[in-house]
Amino acid sequence: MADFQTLRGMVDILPSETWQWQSVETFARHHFERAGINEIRTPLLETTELFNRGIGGSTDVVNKEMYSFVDRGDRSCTLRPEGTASVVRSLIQNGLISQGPQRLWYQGPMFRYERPQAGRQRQFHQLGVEFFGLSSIKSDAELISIAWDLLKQLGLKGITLQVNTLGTLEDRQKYRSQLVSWLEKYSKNFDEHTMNQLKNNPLRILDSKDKNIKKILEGGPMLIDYLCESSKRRFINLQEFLSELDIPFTINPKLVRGLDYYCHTAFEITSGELGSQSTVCGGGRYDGLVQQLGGSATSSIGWAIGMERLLILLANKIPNQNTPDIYLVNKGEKAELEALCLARSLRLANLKVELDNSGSAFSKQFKRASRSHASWALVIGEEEVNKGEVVLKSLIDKENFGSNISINISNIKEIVDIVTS
RNA sequence: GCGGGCGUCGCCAAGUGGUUAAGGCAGCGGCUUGUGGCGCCGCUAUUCGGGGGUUCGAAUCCCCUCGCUCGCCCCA
Repeated sequence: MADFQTLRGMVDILPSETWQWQSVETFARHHFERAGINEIRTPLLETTELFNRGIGGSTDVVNKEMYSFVDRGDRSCTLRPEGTASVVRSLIQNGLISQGPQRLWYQGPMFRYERPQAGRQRQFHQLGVEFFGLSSIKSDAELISIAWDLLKQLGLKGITLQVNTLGTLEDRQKYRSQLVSWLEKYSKNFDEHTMNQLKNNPLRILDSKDKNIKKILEGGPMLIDYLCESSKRRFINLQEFLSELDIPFTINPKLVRGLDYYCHTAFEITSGELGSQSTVCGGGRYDGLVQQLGGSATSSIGWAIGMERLLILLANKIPNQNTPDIYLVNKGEKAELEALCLARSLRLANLKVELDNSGSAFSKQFKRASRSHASWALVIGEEEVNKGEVVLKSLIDKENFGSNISINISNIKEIVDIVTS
């Protein structure tokens, strides 16, 4: 048993998995570049009040999931539980809001003090996109298409886009009172949790997994019937645009966001392969947030992808390209020194070279060369040093184990030519 | 925060109260003082997540604790 281990819910990303992360990150970066979306990096630590106000005091995230502490200057600090609040804070602080529309992406660790389970950790990673200053519903469609195409092009199968509208704040207030009076008729059978939701955040009850509540809701009022004309129009347009983009979607009238500043578009991309945490990407419009955090009223939409969930879905679908071109087999005092220099020269010539520093028997080194999945073994021992050459041997050509190519030791170019041809 | 399952070597895993804790994979060494994916031989857990207790005796029983996992809540 090791003396130390990671804190609960904190996970090491090991060398055998980092290449998958890098592969997704690189792909995403290019994807965003093509869409004119620029990266923003904000601190992991912010004042607690930012999240209290930005996420909302009635949410679980704020009430029981934040990693908060008081620093040496008596400030209450919190490790960010999500990315949006920090991005908005930065936009306001740096005066970017007044510089016209902003298309931004971010990536990095988030922290929530929750009980870990499949697809959920206390430190997890999100990849997110936010658009500011774009009020047209076309932007909602564009934003969704960027998420959808990213996931599809990464090779995800079996994902579903669900969309809904929350209308305006006024739409929702009208609906909310109707929903509450409908639910109150049945509330004598509600448990404590549902009662609290009814009081604080009744729309959340819509996506309850409880069978009885689902049944009660079947006959209940629907938000879509309480939308004003322009809200309805927006939602219909969104559907038209998505169809025009050939992005399949289903309407899920029970898809809600619990926070007050959300409005109009809400969407999720889900997969059946994630256990009970089925959402791999979630987002929507939150036109009220910038103002709520002290900026001027600004249209805002965004989404976030859970990297761990994405990687679960991607498992084994990304080929590992991090195999060496050359495995450098070497033995003998002079030869080992030559090998060290040779490895460096070949690396400077852009080849991936794995240098065997074990000094063990050639048979052992060849065994390792084989397992490294290198295409070539480059051999240098006493004989070669004396002749001033090295021996290049294909590890892929299994039939001709013995076929060796001798090359002058200083002829790096010939080695590179053979290996890259 | 609530409920279920689990925790023996880097990984998989046998063992369910009694002398030295199987086996497989990986690793290392050798057969082969210099040529790979096979084979054979050898080495690799004073110790069973941690602590305490019961017992003549515990990996095996009890308590506590840490962690993992599945579900609820919630969310990416």
